Amino acid sequence: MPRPGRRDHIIEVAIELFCENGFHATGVDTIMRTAGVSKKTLYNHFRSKDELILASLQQHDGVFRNNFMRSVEQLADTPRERLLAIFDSARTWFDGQNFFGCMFVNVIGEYSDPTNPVREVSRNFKQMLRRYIYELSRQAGAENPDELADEIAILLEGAIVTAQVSGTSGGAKTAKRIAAQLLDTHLPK
Amino acid sequence: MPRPGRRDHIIEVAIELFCENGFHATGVDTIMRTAGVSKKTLYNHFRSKDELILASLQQHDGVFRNNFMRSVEQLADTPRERLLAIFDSARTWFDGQNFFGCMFVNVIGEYSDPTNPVREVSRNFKQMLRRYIYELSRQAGAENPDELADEIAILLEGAIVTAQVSGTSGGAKTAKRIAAQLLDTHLPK
DNA sequence: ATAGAGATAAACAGATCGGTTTCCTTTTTC
DNA sequence: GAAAAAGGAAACCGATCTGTTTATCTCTAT
Repeated sequence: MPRPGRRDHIIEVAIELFCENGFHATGVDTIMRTAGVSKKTLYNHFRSKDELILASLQQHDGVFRNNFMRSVEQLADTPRERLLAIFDSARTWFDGQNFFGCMFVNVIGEYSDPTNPVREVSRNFKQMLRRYIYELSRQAGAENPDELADEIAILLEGAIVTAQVSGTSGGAKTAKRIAAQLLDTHLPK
Repeated sequence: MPRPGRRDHIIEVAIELFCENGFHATGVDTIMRTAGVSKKTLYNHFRSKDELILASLQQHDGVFRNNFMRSVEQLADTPRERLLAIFDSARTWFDGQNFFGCMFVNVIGEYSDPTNPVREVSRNFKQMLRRYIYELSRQAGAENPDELADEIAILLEGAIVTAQVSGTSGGAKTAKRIAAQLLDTHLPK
């Protein structure tokens, strides 16, 4: 049995490197050296680099999900306010040290084959986010929560990629301003 | 002197390969083989792969700019209608055969170093797009064209990345719906 | 204490990477 | 038509890639 914690540590290191430098550009040697682990150990935990990529994406899915939702829920109490707090959470994410855009968007840019499993993982992640927004919309009393969820989700995506390209987090405020307007039309007064 | 047209052809091929398979994953050998050109010729036109990447981005900037703006201007006549037509043009782009997201976003996902010249090229491209939207907003009589331009730009970014991840173009309609609402508030009745 | 699993460092394999060079042919130019 | 430039095919370079193997060491469980 492998020693506990090692696998998670490798994944943790891999996520950072993949986010910062990309997937093809990050070699197995770099990951193993950064993690302070031998190559045999790495390949004892993961059959291939592709499997490590997949495991990293799935781990990041869970971690990001928890952090983001907890952040939103700490910033606001009502569903309506939380829909807006999404963009405040995003803003602090953008301003953080290790912001390199959305890992799931970045990975898709490197693997365009529709049958590549990373694409399904990325789709699932975005669907999860959208479902979260949908639940908030429903709880907030939106007349058409599906429409509102699609709209907020697009705003969030736009803010993320704008922050990634521009290197500033100003887009979060713009997106929040639009979102506030959308809430006024979708939510009962 | 190099034979005319060769350089452009290499760039054309490189753009397609970079968009479809990414930048690190696309080797010089693949580009040269696909372009039907010898390696010597390729390196006669470009000092390095990095220079070819840069030239490809700059070429794509020009081509995309022309195609996109022409498409928008053919779809609508008034500035206000053109602001909405942006999302119709985007939609046909998404539905096209060779849609792999925005090349300038994809390249940034692979090169995070802020001093890398590809980042400046990408920033410039996005600023150009935003300026175009700003001009339309101003011509349409927006009270605050800067705000409106920022908003439309974020909607466009969100639609692009949503289409890339989901593999569908439905986000374009959602973004257009939001844009229409924004125009109602920013533009005089 | 000892057997066995897990870990390490390192060499190794075969392929591919970006880039250069060589030799020869084709094209342009005067 | 001849000199000069450009292109093509392929060998070649050193480095790096993913992945395997070997030999040695260090835990841990009985």
